Amino acid sequence: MLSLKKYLTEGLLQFTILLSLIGVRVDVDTYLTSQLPPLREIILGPSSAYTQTQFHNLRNTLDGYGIHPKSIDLDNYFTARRLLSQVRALDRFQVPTTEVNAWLVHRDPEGSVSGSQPNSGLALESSSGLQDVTGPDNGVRESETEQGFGEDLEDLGAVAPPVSGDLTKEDIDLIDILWRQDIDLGAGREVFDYSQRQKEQDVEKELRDGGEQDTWAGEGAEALARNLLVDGETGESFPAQFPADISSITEAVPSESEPPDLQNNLLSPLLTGTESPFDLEQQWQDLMSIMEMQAMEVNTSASEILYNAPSGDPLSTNYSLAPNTPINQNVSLHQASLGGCSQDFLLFSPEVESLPVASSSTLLPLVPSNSTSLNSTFGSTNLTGLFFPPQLNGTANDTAGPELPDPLGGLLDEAMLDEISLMDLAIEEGFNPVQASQLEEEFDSDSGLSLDSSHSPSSLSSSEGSSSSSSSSSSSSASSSASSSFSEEGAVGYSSDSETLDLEEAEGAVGYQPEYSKFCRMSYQDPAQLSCLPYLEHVGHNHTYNMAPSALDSADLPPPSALKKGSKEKQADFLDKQMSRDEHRARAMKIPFTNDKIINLPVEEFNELLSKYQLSEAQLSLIRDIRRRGKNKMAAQNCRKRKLDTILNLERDVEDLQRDKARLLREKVEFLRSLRQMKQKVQSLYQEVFGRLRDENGRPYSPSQYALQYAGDGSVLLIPRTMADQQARRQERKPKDRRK
DNA sequence: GGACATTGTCATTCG
DNA sequence: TGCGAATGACAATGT
Repeated sequence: MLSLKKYLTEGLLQFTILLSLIGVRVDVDTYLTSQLPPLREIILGPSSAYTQTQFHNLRNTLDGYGIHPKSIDLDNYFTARRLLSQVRALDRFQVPTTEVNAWLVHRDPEGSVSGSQPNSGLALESSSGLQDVTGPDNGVRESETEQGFGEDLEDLGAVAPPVSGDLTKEDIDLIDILWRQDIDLGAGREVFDYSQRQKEQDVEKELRDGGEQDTWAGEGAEALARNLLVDGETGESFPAQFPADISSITEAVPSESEPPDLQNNLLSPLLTGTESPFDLEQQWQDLMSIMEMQAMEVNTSASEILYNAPSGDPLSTNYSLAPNTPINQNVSLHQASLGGCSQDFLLFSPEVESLPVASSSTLLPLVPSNSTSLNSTFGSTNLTGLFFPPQLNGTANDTAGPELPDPLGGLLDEAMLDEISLMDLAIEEGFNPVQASQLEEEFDSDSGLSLDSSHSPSSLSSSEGSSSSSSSSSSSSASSSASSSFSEEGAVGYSSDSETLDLEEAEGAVGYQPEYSKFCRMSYQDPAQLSCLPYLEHVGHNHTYNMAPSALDSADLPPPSALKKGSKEKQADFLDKQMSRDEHRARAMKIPFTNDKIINLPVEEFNELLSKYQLSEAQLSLIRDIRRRGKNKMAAQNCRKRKLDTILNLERDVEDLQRDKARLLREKVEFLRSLRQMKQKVQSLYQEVFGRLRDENGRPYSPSQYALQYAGDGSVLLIPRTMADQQARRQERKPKDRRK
């Protein structure tokens, strides 16, 4: 399996490098535009808005434990820094994010610099990318994120490992992890499709002038092809014996089992200058973050995570420590030293993994029977209750212990999970996106009768208002056509007298079309579309009796001269029936102007109009009633439209809120999972750190007499247990006092 | 014929 | 104070 992996990763890297060497830019944009947000995040990293940069972290060195540029004792360095950084990271709540930073390093065999290959290499853009950490004395400039990384490295004078076949193990591991991450995140299958790659490799081989013939591509790929499986979800091909457990991930990181030359190759690119061009810690933490994500992917289900205890191996559990946790320089382990603590401390070595068990005899007293012991040790930040499982307070060395009860289990009861799933179902299945889009379109096409600004009713109201105003201003323009009368005369349609049913007279009478109003209100369709559906014109209600059919049918009406008498009478009867009651009354009272004018004229013009005629009191009263009712009718229509829009908006808001609630619940699950992982991590870290502390005589501290205290300022102190107990009591009192 | 939807109208309030 | 908009309530009408 390892060989397969090696074959594959070497192949990927070499292929990329070869492409870059021949000037073919490996376009990662196809990744980025392939609607694979997680993949995009992998390559680009999350948005810088919420990506913590590590600028302040680049030059951090451990106090009193710096690293010599040429020192190959990286494991000690890593171990010490990892422990401390992780301890400090414990107070940072981190939700696991999909962030993978991968760098491909290559160097021109001749050692030429970037000028020869301006676009060579993978142009990987990373938000947290590889920040230049070398000093100006190295003649190093700030790397630009847009630049190809290989170019950067060359500019940096970074010592890249030999290109072909001699990739550093770190490169291989990075690519391996990245590749696996891509598989998990559903990268395009062509990326992993062996046949696709084989074709590319063939092209590559042709381009290589028949030069060196790598055997990996043939043998290894063939071996791979025999063991390929197809992912059920993504259809991707992946090795059948692909490791699915975390231990496989740990295989990807340096270990002692690797040949020494690989180890050296790992170190060589990192330790060439007086200052490493790559921040070791950042690289390492990136690796850690990658492994976290891998481990997250490995987890099968949330419920399993929430309710099943981890395997117990503190180093193989999914730690969610911030990879960019700033190292506090003023770490002080009072009365303690880390002498030799990391001499033989190799990360991920069996020694470390077995540490909790092997050193259990010395660590057992670390957790006294006193249930408040650990509370006191971390009492200053009140972290114990947060991070330590209850069992830890009462039992000894639960690092490799079996089941840890989840103290937060109450927060994640079955009901909540059921709610999450139900809401997801309701939202993802019950809420048809097509309907949503249609609704959205309706809102967008709405002439506007909603309450909010985006769908303000003012648009339609204003249109109607403007129609009214326009009609008032252009009320004398009696030549407006029936079709345009709607827009010009507004929604109010009180037809004129039946005697004036010709097209010209209809101008004041048409205005309101109940059918259109209905459609407009119900579906907000464009009246032009409605006109395309003539069979719908007379479907629906017509309570108004005020619509002059000429308004609708004027185009279809034959010329008046062509009408026979009988048809005229029929039409008159029909129109008479279509008239509103007010129109009938006005007609009966012989009101000399149209109801439309009565209703829509401004007050001043309306008064002028009244003054022009000698009208009886009954006529004046009727006119005022007509005007009042007409205006109220429009107002009622607007009011109902607004009401309907309000309901629709509320409905949409409810859907949005339900979606947000489901999302928040999912985030809560993630938070709690991260919290649980941190608790487990702090448990193991505490024991690791404490177990490696030595006094002046090189003897370990007694856990019954001393305890580590994690102060609020980030420092870790070794204090006498009595003092820690006192502080823990104070911490316990504070909440009680607050309650009082 | 009853339920329901639509529309018009009245009364009232508010700016 | 008058006007118009807004709105609840009710009635009329159609499906």
